[in-house]
Amino acid sequence: MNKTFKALSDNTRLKILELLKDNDMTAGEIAGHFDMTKPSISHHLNLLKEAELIFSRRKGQHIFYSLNSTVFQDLFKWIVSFQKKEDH
Amino acid sequence: MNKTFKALSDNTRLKILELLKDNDMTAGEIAGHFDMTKPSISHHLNLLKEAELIFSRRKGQHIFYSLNSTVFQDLFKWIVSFQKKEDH
DNA sequence: TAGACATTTAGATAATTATCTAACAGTTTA
DNA sequence: TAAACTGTTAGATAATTATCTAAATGTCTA
Repeated sequence: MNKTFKALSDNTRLKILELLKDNDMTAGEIAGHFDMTKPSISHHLNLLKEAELIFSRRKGQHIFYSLNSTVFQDLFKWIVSFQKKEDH
Repeated sequence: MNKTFKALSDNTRLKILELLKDNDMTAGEIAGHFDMTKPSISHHLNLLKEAELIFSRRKGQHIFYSLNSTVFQDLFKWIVSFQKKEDH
């Protein structure tokens, strides 16, 4: 869980996730949305990938990135466990 | 949202939240669960408080900390927005 | 009101992380 | 197969963050 939150604890990475919500995108397209060098974006993509929040597939010269919903479900469960419990 | 994730991106702070899930606790009781000085724990409590994940109330010499469920609900909404959408 | 106790604040240091430039690696096409 | 394009890896630097010790603040009780 900690690795997930670490990956989410950066504005650039949150914005990348928002972008991928709409469409899968190539590394270059993603980088185009930021005022930052490609290597920096590549680093952020790698962290998101290690946290299993996204995955990548190569298509020719391009590498496409997509959301990986699996970990979002774990995150979901984690949060539910903090919801107020009713008295019984 | 970023502030929330930053607050959650540390193992000590995650463990503090887990502790508070069961019972409200004083700063000292919380510190007793960690191999770390009280000022360090105090710092973590402050970050959690600024992120509105917990709140505190003084009772005599003691300060009790509790979970603040409000932000957990925002977090919940954020995650739901990443759930896979069905085709339509 | 002095002393003891619980906790926080301040300031310094060490560890981690984000970012950059330069160089490398895979893929396509002329 | 060389050149062009897309993207990553490596290594350095700067910024952020976690942690510590020392000192301060707030509250209770003798």
